[in-house]
Amino acid sequence: MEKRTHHCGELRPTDAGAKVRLVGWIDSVRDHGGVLFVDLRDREGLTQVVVHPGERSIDEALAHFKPESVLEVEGEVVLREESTINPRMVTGEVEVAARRVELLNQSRTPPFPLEEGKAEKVGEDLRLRYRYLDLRRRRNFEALRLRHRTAQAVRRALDAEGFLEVETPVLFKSTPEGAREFLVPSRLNPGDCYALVQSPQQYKQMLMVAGVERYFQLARCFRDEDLRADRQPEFTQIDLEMSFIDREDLYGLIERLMAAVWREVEGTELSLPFPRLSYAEVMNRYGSDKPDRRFGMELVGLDDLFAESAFKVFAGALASGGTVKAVNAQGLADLTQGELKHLEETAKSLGAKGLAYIKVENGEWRSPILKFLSAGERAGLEERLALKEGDVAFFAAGDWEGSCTILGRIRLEAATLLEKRGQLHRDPRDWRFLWVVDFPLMLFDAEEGRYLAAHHPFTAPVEEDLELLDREPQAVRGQHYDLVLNGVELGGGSIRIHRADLQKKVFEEVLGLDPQVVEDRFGYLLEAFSYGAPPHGGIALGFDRLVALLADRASLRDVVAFPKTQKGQDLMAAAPGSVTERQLRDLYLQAVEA
RNA sequence: GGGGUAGUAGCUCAGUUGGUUAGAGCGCCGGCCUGUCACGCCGGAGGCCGCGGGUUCGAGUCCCGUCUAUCCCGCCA
Repeated sequence: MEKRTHHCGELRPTDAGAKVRLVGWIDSVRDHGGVLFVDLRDREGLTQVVVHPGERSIDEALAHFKPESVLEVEGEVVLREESTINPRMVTGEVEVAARRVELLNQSRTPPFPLEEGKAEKVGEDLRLRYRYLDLRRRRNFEALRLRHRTAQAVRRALDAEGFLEVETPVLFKSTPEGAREFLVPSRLNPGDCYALVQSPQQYKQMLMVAGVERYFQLARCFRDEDLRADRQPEFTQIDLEMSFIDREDLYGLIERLMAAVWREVEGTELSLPFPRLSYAEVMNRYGSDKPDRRFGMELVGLDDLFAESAFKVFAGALASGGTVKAVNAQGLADLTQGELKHLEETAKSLGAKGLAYIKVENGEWRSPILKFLSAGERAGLEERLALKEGDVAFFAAGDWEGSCTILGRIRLEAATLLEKRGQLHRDPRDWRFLWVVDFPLMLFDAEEGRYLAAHHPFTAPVEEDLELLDREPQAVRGQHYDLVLNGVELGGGSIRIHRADLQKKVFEEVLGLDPQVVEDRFGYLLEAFSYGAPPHGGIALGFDRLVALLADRASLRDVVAFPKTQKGQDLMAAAPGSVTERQLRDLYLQAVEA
């Protein structure tokens, strides 16, 4: 094989007459009996190779070459005749007249078509099994390239801000609370296990104690939880930590980082700073802690309107300390029975007893709950929800968080239905960044009967709430922040606790962890804090999610080179797989019945 | 652990009320074709109807179970 002179997306009319050598894959063969065409493809593009009847040895060979075979072509660049120019190809004004071709490797017939438009419809399991073929497709390769460019932009921007890229161990130890972990048995320490890091949280705090001051890493993280379209068992975070900062410093840094990435990768200027909303406000207005603010349809609070209501479902919810809210899906009164049923089931799956609604059709209100509403209540609803012809409003009544969440989901489902009707559009290139702040530090877990850290136990309380820590832990706000973009939680972080006494108090007194467990799991961390830990804080952003948004792809699998299925399998390599008895014995493990 | 959707030719799909020989397009194989770029034309091969059980004279079709993929709930400090 000789070296190529050009790649397949490169030749232009100004190259006419040049002797060139191309290498690539056969994208398609069009054999006309006399003249024969081959589209040769490499990662940069497509070039048409033409073989004229005079070159009999070549066309006889080529006619039998199969698509996806690897080919080397030598020939001359010629201008195409006016009528044969292909305006849809960037190389469409020229072609390479072959003088010599060499088959570098014959391909079997691919198990699925690789052409755009056909490949998308092929079952994903088949495409994952032959991932190396699916990645040959332009669209998928470009996702990998976009990921690379994003990573480079992140590195450049953070380097310019004075950050050091430091690699931290993947083999860590098991930590109480948090995600389920992948365990790795230790051969040298019989019976003991490593755990793969859920995130480098503790290591990066140690780097702050070590005086690194500004650390970042494109960190691989592992969580043995059930998968979703936006969750892979191994994933990548833009993980960073800074010393001597407050929340404002962090917000500014991340805003500059996002602006740099968008400038380089998207070619757009983001408007800074990003808006900030409290957790309470986004829940009240959008029913989600990661709201999509590309459209309105905000939730409306109705507590005062129904406090004295004769409608027991609403009045009862309020009497027991809950809330009544509604959302007006403007223009959706024409929803079908099936769509309505689907919405009801969505609400029920989130804990609702049902889904009350009011439709406005032909100037009339239609609703199963109409008969329970007083004239005053109807007037109040009409005004607050701005109900007009063609609208449908949905209601939720019950505990505050649950009701907000239910309507938040209804809001998103309604948006999808309106989008189908062409009445609403969520532009994937309409970038609505948002900081969500003022999260509660603790949440009470009714099942376990104790408080759990809302984010993680290293989050520092807001200074002025410190005194509430003993009396009213649920009222303490954490110095935690989430970065949200178009309904996707890009990541979160916090200012950390850096004093050993406060950290110990949170572990033992507030979270109620056993002192021995605290010593075993976090002893080294508390010890480190006693040697002059600087005030510090940081954030971790989901790199895969970031790339998926930039690439406008629905699933993380589309922006990961070799993704895992919902059962955590790599269908191409067939991982995980069984191991031998001998391997288990070396690790002091024994298989038990499943 | 739970709910939804899908599984018929290599791929994408159709398959009526349960009815005897399961179809189409693309791909594949063979032939023809000197300007195509989704080339075209002619011919051909190709099926464990996901798997297991049941109902029935008869099952791709109905019932039960199961497997796989996917979306969601739980879970994801």
